[in-house]
Amino acid sequence: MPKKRVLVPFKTGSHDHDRCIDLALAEAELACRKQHLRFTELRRRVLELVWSRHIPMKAYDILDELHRDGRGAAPPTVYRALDFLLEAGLVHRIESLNAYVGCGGPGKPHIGQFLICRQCNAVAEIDAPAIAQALTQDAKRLGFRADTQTIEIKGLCSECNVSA
Amino acid sequence: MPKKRVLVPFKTGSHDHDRCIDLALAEAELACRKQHLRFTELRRRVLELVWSRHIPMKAYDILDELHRDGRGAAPPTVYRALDFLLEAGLVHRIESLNAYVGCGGPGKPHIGQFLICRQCNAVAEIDAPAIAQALTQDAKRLGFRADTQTIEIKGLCSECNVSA
DNA sequence: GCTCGATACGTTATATTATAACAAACATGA
DNA sequence: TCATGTTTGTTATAATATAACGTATCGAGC
Repeated sequence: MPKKRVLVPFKTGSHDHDRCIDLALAEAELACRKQHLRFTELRRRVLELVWSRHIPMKAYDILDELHRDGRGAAPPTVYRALDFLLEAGLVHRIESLNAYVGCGGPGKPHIGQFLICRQCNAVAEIDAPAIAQALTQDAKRLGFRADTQTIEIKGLCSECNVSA
Repeated sequence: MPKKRVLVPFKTGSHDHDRCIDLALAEAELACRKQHLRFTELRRRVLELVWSRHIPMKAYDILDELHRDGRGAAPPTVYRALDFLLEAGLVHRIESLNAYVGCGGPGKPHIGQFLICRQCNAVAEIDAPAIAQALTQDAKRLGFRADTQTIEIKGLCSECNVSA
């Protein structure tokens, strides 16, 4: 069984975030090439914005940023780009926040499991396949064939825990 | 360790649903009395509407039903009633659908875990404490103190599985 | 290089979901 | 019964998301 791992750790403190972004964009570039998907300038920019912090970005925040870029954009522009990125496995949607975060393990298919700090909004993505499998198994026992899981945990991250 | 159980089974076929509703309302009455909460006529009616089917109800659907009742109601009326019912542990919110379902085990505190059929929209609530604990534990290992979990699984229920 | 078909993007309008702010009605205990 | 807090009504608006259709662009095949 694959080991449990952290795909995106909490990064509330200082770190070389430019590197995070560059890495994510490079991986996305590669993943799209492999799947023959068009990683257009707009999609690239939206992904960059989603990765701009380690907190979930909302569609209309992204829209504002695009306007700041000087680009004329309306909601569908953003939602279409986000839909593409979701389909391509490059971002995840946080249902309980109506917001989006960069995917920490594009390429490797996985079920996103998220820890969300209700103080600083930071999000960590973990991958605990055992839990996902246990849920699928429980469902199966009831005759339910599971295909997607939404797992979102709210609480306090280690930094906010200390200061609380 | 408490056993895994089904709090609300799929009920897409015929069953005595009036009884489901009556039971839920009676339990709610009791739970509110115990906690010294006011189970007003409006709140009772909204809970009844949430339980009107075994599929998630949307806030604006409830609003429409209230209008059909002849009651003048605006969105805040519904959202306030739903907030009360959520607080009181009488309904759960399904984040991935922006909708509400009746809670199958009011009184006993538990973390709602939901199986949602993407064909017939039926929802089952299960209670798998082992999984909830495993998630809390995993989070703890990262210094994260979990306080709420959102677990929603989409797929096909047994009935829709057969006919698919 | 050119044309064609498919894909992506722009634009306008509108649907859906949710809350702010304040006033009126009502319940409850002193 | 009065004072007080809670609940509900009401109006307005914020926040989130999609429909529908036109234009531009890409890329495959000629």
